[in-house]
Amino acid sequence: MGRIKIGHKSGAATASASDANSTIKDVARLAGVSIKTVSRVINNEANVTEAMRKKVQDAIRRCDYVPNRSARSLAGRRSFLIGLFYERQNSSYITRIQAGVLAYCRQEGYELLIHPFGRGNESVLPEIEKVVHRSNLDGVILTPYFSEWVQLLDFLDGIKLPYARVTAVRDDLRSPFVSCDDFDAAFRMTKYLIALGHRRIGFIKGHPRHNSATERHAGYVAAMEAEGIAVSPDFVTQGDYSFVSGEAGGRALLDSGAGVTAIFASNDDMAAGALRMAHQRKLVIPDDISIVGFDDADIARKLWPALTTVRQPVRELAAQASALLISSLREDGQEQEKMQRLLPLEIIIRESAGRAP
Amino acid sequence: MGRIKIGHKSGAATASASDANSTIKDVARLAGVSIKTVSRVINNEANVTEAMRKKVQDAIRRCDYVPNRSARSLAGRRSFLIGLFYERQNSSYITRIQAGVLAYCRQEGYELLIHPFGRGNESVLPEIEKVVHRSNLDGVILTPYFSEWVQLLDFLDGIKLPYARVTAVRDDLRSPFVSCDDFDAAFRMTKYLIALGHRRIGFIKGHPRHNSATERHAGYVAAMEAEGIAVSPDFVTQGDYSFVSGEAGGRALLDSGAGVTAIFASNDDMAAGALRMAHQRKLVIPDDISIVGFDDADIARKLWPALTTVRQPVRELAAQASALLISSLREDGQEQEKMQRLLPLEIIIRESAGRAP
DNA sequence: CGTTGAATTGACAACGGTGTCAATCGTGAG
DNA sequence: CTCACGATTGACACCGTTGTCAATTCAACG
Repeated sequence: MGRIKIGHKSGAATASASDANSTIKDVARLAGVSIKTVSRVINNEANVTEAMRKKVQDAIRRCDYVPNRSARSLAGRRSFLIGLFYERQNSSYITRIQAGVLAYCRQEGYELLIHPFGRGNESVLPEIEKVVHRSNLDGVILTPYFSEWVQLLDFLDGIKLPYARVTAVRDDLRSPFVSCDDFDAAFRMTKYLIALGHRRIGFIKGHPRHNSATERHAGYVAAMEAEGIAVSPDFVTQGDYSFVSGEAGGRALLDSGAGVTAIFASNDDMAAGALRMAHQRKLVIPDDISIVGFDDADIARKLWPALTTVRQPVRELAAQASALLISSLREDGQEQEKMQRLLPLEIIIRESAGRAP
Repeated sequence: MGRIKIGHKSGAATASASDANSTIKDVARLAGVSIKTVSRVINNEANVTEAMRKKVQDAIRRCDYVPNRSARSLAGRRSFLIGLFYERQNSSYITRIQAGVLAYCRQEGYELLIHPFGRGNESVLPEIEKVVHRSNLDGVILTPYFSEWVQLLDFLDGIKLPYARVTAVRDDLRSPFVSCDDFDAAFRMTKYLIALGHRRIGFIKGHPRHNSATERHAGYVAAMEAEGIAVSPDFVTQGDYSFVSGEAGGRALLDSGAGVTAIFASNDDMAAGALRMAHQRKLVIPDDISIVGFDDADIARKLWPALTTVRQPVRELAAQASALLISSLREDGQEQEKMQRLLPLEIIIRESAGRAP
C-alpha cells in the first residue's frame, strides 16, 4: 500500500529510468552526479552551477521523481506538515479557510492537517498540546477564536512553533497575521442603514471572546454617534455568532418595544436567526424591518430575502496567512518582510435592507 | 521547528527519562529491552509475553513516547496517511464528513489529508493521479460523486490503493462502502406528502451523475405509483443539487401550470432555492405550497419555514467508512468481514410541509 | 606557473523506526 | 537429565533523505 505505479508515456523510445517511485539515487545515477547534489537542487540551495542544476532538474523530470516526504522529514528538521486549528463551527467559513490554505500550501510542497476542536471549552488547550506533540508540525494556522487566545499564542511561542493568524485584531505585532478592518466595515454598514432612513437600529453582538465581535460593535456605535444617534441599551443584545443566539437576539429586539426598524447582526448566521424571528412575527422584510449580517457566508444568498451583508475574503485571508507562515518558515529567523496584511471588506447589497418604514 | 518540548509533571521524584520527544531507544533503555521489542509492542505484534508487553507499555507511558511517523513510514511500508477525496461543494456535508473521518482516523493513529477537487470537470482524473502519486497514501475515502465514478474506482483498483466509499449505491460489491437507502427514504417522504393530501407533487432531481439522484427519484416515482398517482412529466424537473438549480426547478414547477401543491427537492440546497422562488411569488409556505428537501443540511433549520427533510447520518457514514478502510488496511488481504454497512435515514418533520390546500 | 581561497561536489554518517534472521529461552518428550 | 522445537528476544542492515565535512575544481593573483 502506498507504493504506487502510475502509467506514463515517455516520448523518446530510449530506455529510460522513468517508471515510478524513483528515488534520489535513480535521479543521481541518471544525471551522473551524487545524491547530495540532487538534494541541493531539490532544496534550491546555493552553490550549484546553473549547468548542474539544469542537468539534475532534467533527470528529475525524466524520472518523474517526487522526493519522499518521510525520508526528508526524518533526515531534515522539517516535516512539511502544517496544521490548521479551528473551532468546530460555521462550515461555510471553515470550508473557505481550508480552500485558501490548501491552495497555497500544496503548491509550496506542504501538506495540511486539519484540527477542529470542540467549541469554547477551555479544556482544549491540553488537547492542542497533545496534538502538537504528536503531529510534529512545522507550523500552524490559527483562525478565531484561537488566533486571539493569548494562552494559546503563549504556548506556541513557548515551544517556538511558528504560526500565522487570521484575526480581526490590528494592534498585536507578536506574530504574522492577516486581518480585515471589521470596525470600518461595521461603521460603513451602519452608515448605510442610517442613509436608508433608519435611526432605531438594533445590534446583535458576536461572541465576546472574538475580537471581531468587539470591532464590529464598536464600528456600529461609532457610526451611530457620528450621526448623533444615541445608542439605547435596548438596541443591543448579546449573541455568540450562533444561529440560535441570533434567534434569541432577534426575538429580544423585536419584542423589546424599542421599535427598531433595522437589525444589524454581527454575522450571517445570527442574521438568519433574526430573520426567522421576523418571519415568525409575520413581518415583511425589508418593508417592515431591515436585517443585515456580516461575513457573506453561503447562507446569505440562500435566505429569503437574500442578506445584505459584508463580504469577508475568507479564502484569500487564509491563503495570505499560509503565505506568511511558509515564508516565515523559510526565512527561519532572517530579516523578515512585513508580516501583517490587511484585506478589504466589501458591503454586498442584496434584498434584506430597505428604506425605513 | 517541529521539535517540541512539552512541559510535563512527573509524579515520582526519581530521575526519569521522561521529557519530550523520546525515541524508541529511550523507551528500550528505560524498559531494559531491545528496540525491536518496543517496536513489537507498538505494533501489537504477536509473540510478546504479557509481562514484557506491560513493562514496555509502562516505559512508553513514562517517556511520554510517541512513535515518529516519518521513521515508521520510511522503514515500514505504511504511511499512516489517508486521503479524503471530494467535490468542492456543499460545505455542510463536507464538514460533517471530515468530522466523522477525523474522529475515527486519529484515534487509530492515522492522519487525514483532505483533497477537494474542482467540481464536475472530467479533467480531475489526472489531477487525482498526481495527488496519489505524490502523497503516498495508505488508502482513501471517497464521497459522491467520486465514490460512484467507475473510472476512478478502476484507477484505484489498478494501483491497488485501498479505498472505502460513502455512496448511495447498493449493488456494487467491488470494495467496501457505507450506504443509506435513499430510495426508501424518498419513498417514505413522498408517502408522507401524499398522506398530507398532496397529489400533484413536483420533484426536482439531483445531479444525474450521482446515484443518490437516481435512487431518490425512483423512490418518489414508486410512492406515487403505489398510490395510483400518475407522475406527469410536468411534475419533475432536472436539477444538479445546487441552490441555483433549485431556484430554476422551483420556478419551472411553480410557473408550469401543473399546479403542484408540494415540491420534493432532492436535497436541501435545492429546496432552499425552490423555497426562495415560492417566497418571491408571495406564496405562503406551507399553506399555499409544501416544500421538502433531503439531507438535513445545516441550512434546513435556518430557513423560514424550517425544512421538513430526510436526515442523513453523514458523520456516522464517514466514521464507518473510515472503520472499513482501516480494517481493510489491517487485514491486508485476510478473510475480511462484511465490508458493507447500511445506515438508517430518518424523516425530520419541521415546518415546510403541511396539508394540501 | 605555482599558490590561495572561494565555490562546487561528493562520501558517509545520521535520522528513528521496521524487516530479517540468528540467538536464546522454556517446555515436553525420550 | 538431555534433546528438539516452538516461542520469544535481540543484532543489524536498511528505508530515502539531509547534515557535515573533506575533496576537488576553478579563477584570480603574485
